[in-house]
Formats: sequence, structure tokens, C-alpha cells
Amino acid sequence: MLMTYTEENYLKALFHLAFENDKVRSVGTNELATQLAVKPATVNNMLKKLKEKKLITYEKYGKISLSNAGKKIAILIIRKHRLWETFLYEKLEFTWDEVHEVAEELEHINCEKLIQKLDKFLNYPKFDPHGDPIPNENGEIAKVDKKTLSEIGIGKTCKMVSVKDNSTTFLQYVVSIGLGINNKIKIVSKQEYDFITVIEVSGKEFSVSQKFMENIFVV
Amino acid sequence: MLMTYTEENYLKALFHLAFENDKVRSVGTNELATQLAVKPATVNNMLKKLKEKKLITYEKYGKISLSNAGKKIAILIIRKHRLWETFLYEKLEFTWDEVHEVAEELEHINCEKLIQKLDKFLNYPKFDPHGDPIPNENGEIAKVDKKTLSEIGIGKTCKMVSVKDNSTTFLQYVVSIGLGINNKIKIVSKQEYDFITVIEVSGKEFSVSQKFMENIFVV
DNA sequence: TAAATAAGTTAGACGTATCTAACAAATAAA
DNA sequence: TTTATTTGTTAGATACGTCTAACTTATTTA
Repeated sequence: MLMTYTEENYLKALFHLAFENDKVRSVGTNELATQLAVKPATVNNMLKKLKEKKLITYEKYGKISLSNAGKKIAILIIRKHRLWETFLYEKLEFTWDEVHEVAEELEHINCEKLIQKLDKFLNYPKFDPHGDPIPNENGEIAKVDKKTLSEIGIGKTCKMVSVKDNSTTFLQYVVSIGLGINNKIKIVSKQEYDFITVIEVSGKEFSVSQKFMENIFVV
Repeated sequence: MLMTYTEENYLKALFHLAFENDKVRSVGTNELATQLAVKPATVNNMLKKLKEKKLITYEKYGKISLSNAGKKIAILIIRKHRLWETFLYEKLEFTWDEVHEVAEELEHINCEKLIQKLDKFLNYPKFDPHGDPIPNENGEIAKVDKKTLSEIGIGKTCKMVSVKDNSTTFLQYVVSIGLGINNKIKIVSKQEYDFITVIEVSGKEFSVSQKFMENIFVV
């Protein structure tokens, strides 16, 4: 199917909103608009087009969901995105926080052979540099039994596996406290009033917000 | 400067028409339209935009030429194109005739670091898989003293260095007769009437057209 | 050099993706 | 349950890149 970059981005955003955190959620126009940084009216236009193409199911004033065809395309985009991120990180010396933005462009390159060969070149990686699973050629995504850092009890130690927020700002913050994939984190104490939490990373202690903790995935 | 993919393609096409075969030529609306596979009216619209941005110089009913700024952008696109081709060929097992099409998309990815790192990763290659020189970071392009195969006299032997036509059809034809970069070609005989020429490639003889010979560069 | 042909331009249209402003429906709150 | 608020929709506008059809200018040729 002939897809524009924009259509692909809508499907990808829908997938992330609807599926990414395990449970399936229904998605609304405003929510999708926020995610894509466009106005609700714009989303509304695009929904008509995507429905026409049978990539989503949608009724006026109802909730939006991906059709199987739409889901398949979304997963392919995510596969491409994460493979490119892995390439940039492992082969081109990009840092953790730099890969996402470029991969946003590269993910739309349309060439089956390119992805298949890139996958091979990278030796069929299972996870990208942020710890997110890379869908395989059949669109299957490894399930990771992860929690957010905010769910871990005081005194417990856990291992970081990925991040929820991929923004440069957040990732640079994470790096700045010496935190990365597979690092151990200990919950030292938690302020009951505003949930400011002291965590220990490689021997050093840091105070972080609830928001921060909700964007770190651990096992 | 913020450039759309389309604008970049216009500049690239202009560069190829105006400079590629050594001597500087002036370029017209129709010619550019043919190169880009659009209508002259479309080109005319775009010329206004490019002139506005000071990327070309152009007067009504006059000839089109690239400004220094425009030329610089064009060369950067070509640099990216040829680096990606080299990557695809050397690292991802693409064949000679497959690289061009994908590179047409990859060349528009906008990230300075990506290109700089890719260049390094490929060990600063001087030529792409078709034998064309890769502009360096400063936009300097190695001059190659090449002729077309049609300029070689009967009985002479020469070495193929690149191709003029990058179309899949042509490249597959070239491959099919066992010809590639650095291969020796001998001009066996030439038919005076229609210039059909017999050439010898690794011991085998082939009859080729004048058109074919004009699209092979040799030294 | 006058007519024919080629090259280039303009006007008006279309599809995509976006916006703002105004409106309608659904949901939450008083 | 009536009102207020949030959410979603529509209509109309804009920028981009494209087209066709009609027109103008430049060049070639008879």
C-alpha cells in the first residue's frame, strides 16, 4: 500500500498510544493530536483518510483503533525505527540520546531489502539502545515483563531495562546521573508529601521526581 | 536553510545538467523538466521559489544557473547519495544496480553528524560503487580524466571507471555482460553504418550500440 | 524574412497536510 | 438535571508541488 510519511506517523502514534504499555487502550482525537503535535481538526481529517484505506476502525464521536492492516504497518515502522537506532548507536558512535531523532527520519525509508540486510548486518538484535524490543520480520514483538521505577518499594534494588520517554532532554538527564541500560538502581527513600525519591546509582545518591521514575522501566 | 526534498532534487538535477560532464552548460526549463520527470510549468513554479531563496540565478526566458549557495547544497546531496551507495554496496551486500534507487531516498536525511560518521565508518571512500567521485566535507570533488567508451579507437584497450546512466535497466545490462568497475574493455571492431561496435570483455565478445558506449566511462 | 516549430510562461485547478474559528456532542460537575 | 467543561467535528483558508490548457517569446527553417 502506498503510504505517505504522515500517514505512517499517525499509525505509529496510534500504536504507541493503544498498545505500548501492555494493556490495550482506546484512543481519542485530542490525545492523538497531542501526541503528533497537530490540532484535533487535522487529526480528524486524517482519520477519514485512514478509515477510507481500512487502516483504522472509527465512527464519528467514537474511539479510534488500528485495523490489523494498520497495526502491521505500524509495527513495521517501529521495527525500522529501532533497527536504525541500533545501527546509529553500535556502528556510527551515536550516543543514547542522539539516535531517536535521526531514526524518526530513517524509519520512513521504503525498501524491504534494506531492512532485511540491516537486520542481518546488526546480527538480528533483539533490543534497541533504549532497551525496547525490536519487532522481528513477522511483526512479533518480544514481551518484556517490566515495571516503572515508581512501582518499586523502598529498600528494593532493580535493574533498568528501558525508558518510556525518548526525548533528548530526558535521556540526557538520565545519562547525566550516570544511569543506563542494565544499571542497578536502589530505592533509598521516598518523600510521602510530593513523592520525591532518593535513588542510588553506582554508589551515588540522587533525588528524582515521580515523573522521572514513571519514565524509567526496570525489572 | 530549510529545504524540502523537492527543492533538493531540483538543485541536484541542475547540478548534474550544468556541471557533471566537465564543461559548464546552461540549462533550460524543458531540459530540467525532462530530467525531473515533471512538466515545464511545474519547473517554472519552482524556479521562482529557488530564485526567491537565492539558490539559482534566473531571468524570465533566460537560462538557469546555480548560485554558490545552491551549488553547495547540491554537492552536499550528491555527497550523501554517494556515501549511502557505498554503504549499501560494501556493508549491506546490495548489488551495483540496486544502490541508486534507495540512495535517492537516503540522500535527503538531514543530519550532519550522520554523514560525518558514515564517512568515517566507510573509511573516507573516494569513489562510489559506480566509480563516481564522492565530494569531501568541503564540497571538493576529485576530477577524473575520463572519456566515454565511444571515444576509444578500434583495437585499443581501456579500463572502465564509471557509468553515466545510473538506471537499473542499464546497470543490469552492464552486469549481464560481465562488466564492472576496473574491468578491461577492448574495442574489437566498429560498424561504420550504425556504429554497432564489438567489444571484448574478459575474453568474450559483445555487440553494443553507440548509446551503450556513450554511457560507459573509461580511462 | 515570414512562417513553422520549439521553448518558456501564466492562469486556474487539484490533492495533501496543515491551520483557525465556529459549532455540536458527550461527559463531568454543581 | 441543568449547566459547564471537555472532546470532537465542520467549514473555510493556506502552503506546497503538481497538473492541463492557453498563451507568449525565441529559434529554426524554408
